[in-house]
Amino acid sequence: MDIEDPPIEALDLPHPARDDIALTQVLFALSDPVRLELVREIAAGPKEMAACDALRPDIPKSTRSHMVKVLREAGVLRSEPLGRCRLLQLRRADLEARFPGLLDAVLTRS
Amino acid sequence: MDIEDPPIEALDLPHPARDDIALTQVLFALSDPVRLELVREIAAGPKEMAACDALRPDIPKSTRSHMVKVLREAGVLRSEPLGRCRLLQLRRADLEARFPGLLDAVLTRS
DNA sequence: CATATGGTTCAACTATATTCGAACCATGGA
DNA sequence: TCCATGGTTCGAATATAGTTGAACCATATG
Repeated sequence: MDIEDPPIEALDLPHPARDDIALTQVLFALSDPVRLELVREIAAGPKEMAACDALRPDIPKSTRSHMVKVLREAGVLRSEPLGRCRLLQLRRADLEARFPGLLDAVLTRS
Repeated sequence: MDIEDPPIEALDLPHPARDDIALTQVLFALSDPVRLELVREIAAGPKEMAACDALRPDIPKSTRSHMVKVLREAGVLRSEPLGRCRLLQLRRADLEARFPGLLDAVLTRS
């Protein structure tokens, strides 16, 4: 029996460091209604991307992947491999540290 | 909510009513660095548009007019005729009533 | 291994936003 | 009334963003 190589982190997608999160980019990422809805869902708790499929089955996976990319690159979400899935998490602490109160203001439903 | 903005009278340019201010539109309007800078300037106190000319003389007036339009239509600013000028004011009370804490979070420099 | 699953990336297209000169409009003052 | 000033609007070019199928990639499972 060969010893297996450690897992390749091939699908480790880039996330901005906390201090590199830019306000205008965050605002832009949240300025799309569908992306904002996605963020609200994830704010309720970490979600597998596949779970978001069920919520909006009308959106093709390539489109959804692009939406998540915009949010990830803005520093709003973290997207980590989890088995065959991806776990989406809101970067609450980072956003709160960088822009105190912003997330609450945006996520509060009125 | 005790603080009331002065009523919007028959201005020649349309402003959304408080309840019609949409979060995503506000976020979008603020997501441009130059527009955000303009908002920060106006947040310090009402400004004549001409005064903004001095701050960024590189920007043509048609471009600046368009920037103000985006902010006005989003409900971020009020733009009132004042003699031959226009007075730009942040719609603080309306924004605070609609999205509490948002403005503070966005305008706080970090 | 083969295959199904979950997701990314590519490429091409459509759609929306931005830019800015020029024309235009309104006001205040001489 | 004429003119200068401050600003809007138009129009056309450019730039950026969104959408999507198809191809591709990694992993889990049989």
